[in-house]
Amino acid sequence: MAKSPAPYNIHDYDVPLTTVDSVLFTVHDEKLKVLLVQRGNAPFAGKWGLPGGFIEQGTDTDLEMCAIRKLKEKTGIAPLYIEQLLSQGGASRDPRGWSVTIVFYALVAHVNCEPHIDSVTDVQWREVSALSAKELAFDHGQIIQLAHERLQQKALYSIVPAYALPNEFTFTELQALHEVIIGTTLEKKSFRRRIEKAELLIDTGKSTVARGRPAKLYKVKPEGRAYRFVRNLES
Amino acid sequence: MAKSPAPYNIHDYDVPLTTVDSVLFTVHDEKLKVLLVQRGNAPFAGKWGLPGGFIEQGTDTDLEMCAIRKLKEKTGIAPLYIEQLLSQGGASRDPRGWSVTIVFYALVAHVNCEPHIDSVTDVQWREVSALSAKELAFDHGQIIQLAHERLQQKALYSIVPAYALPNEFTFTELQALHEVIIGTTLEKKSFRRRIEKAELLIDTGKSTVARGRPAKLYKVKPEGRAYRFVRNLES
DNA sequence: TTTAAATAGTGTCTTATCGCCACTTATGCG
DNA sequence: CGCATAAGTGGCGATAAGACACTATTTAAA
Repeated sequence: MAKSPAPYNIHDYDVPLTTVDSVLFTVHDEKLKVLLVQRGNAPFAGKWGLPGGFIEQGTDTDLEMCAIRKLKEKTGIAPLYIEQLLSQGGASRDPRGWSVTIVFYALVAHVNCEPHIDSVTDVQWREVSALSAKELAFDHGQIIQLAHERLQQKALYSIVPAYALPNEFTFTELQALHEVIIGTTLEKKSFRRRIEKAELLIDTGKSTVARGRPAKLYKVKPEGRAYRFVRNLES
Repeated sequence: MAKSPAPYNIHDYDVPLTTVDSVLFTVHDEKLKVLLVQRGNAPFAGKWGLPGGFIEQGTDTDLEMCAIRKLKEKTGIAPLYIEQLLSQGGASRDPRGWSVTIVFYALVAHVNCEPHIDSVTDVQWREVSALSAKELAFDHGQIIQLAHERLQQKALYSIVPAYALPNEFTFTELQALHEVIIGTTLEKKSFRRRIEKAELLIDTGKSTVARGRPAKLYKVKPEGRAYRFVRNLES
């Protein structure tokens, strides 16, 4: 603990190297994908890792702002949903020494950031199920798995995954997304029933135009962000 | 990002002041209590705050180990249950500058650490419902509230609160504990039924001796730590 | 020794919501 | 026009929680 009062000097303390990283999910081609960045510098130069980095003390007012700023730099937009996942810290996860990373996970509609990402070569959407921990920097493989598990839970008791869809979407699209996240199929009726009963969506009045019966287009109500069903789907 | 390769020097980076704190809960006299420590040094000298402090890079192998070490120093024992809550960080939460705290929440049986805590004056169990944010250091009031909300959720879909009881306990004691945490009463039959069906407890064969019908004494199975009911109690 | 009070634990009906799956509805396209 | 396709509904059975009265087992007082 600090024995000396002012002047305070942070370099008197043996603080760890602290960074902020994010697991940004989206869905494309019916596959769950995560945003990875190819590292240009040591450690792990050349390997792929989560978007993130050091806090800019003059710019970032808090941890979430820092995570959003990093994601904006890589995708061109702020994610529609972001939530803290966990922090990982230890003596051996970074060859430079004791390090801590505060990890967020976030959701974004693929169409909203496609152009920005297509224009660079060191940022890529990668399919979650095809990742191997070996090609990733630090413990980012493990972190992505933890984020996926958290998102799977969310898909069973909330409609948070809706924030990985465009602003307007159909029930079927939302259900397909939940199914991609959890890796199994869901009952159409059960899925619709609970969302309708909780009144979490706004009917935009519009419909899709395609082969087959047109589907109504919905938007998420603000309450949808925090709503939690008392009962999980599946079991 | 690091531009220079070796030799790496952490002081080249503008890292925040990073600490680890814990919200340690217990139950005593049918009230939910949290462990607070009176601060001896600036900032917030004299105010009460969460047990925690700086990482000891030579001693602590990871964040959880660090949190457990701090709690051991204050209570004399390692908590029976510990889990990461969240990290708080920002430019203005600590007058010394940009700071981050990684917060854990933990459970302990009151009887197991009573003697150690009674012997010192700067560590106290404080009733959660009687705390005001003003008497607490940093943003610790808000953190305690978040930890309480998380524990309330746990009480509705798990038996994690059991780790705030002595090794052996009765159904009624466990239910009373859940009720104290969530602040309402629960249905006796529903509470017992689900725990029995999931087979989360071990019957020790022993019983209490007191006024009224003796109650069977149980222990938590290891599975109880991670088990999650598909449906929440109440609603 | 009986009886009341206290606490533990059960029986069982009602209610809510999910799984299941067949059915109807609405559109495009050949 | 009718078939293929996809959206959306009806309705039954199963599971688990809520409600609450009931039984069971002990201590302590009368």
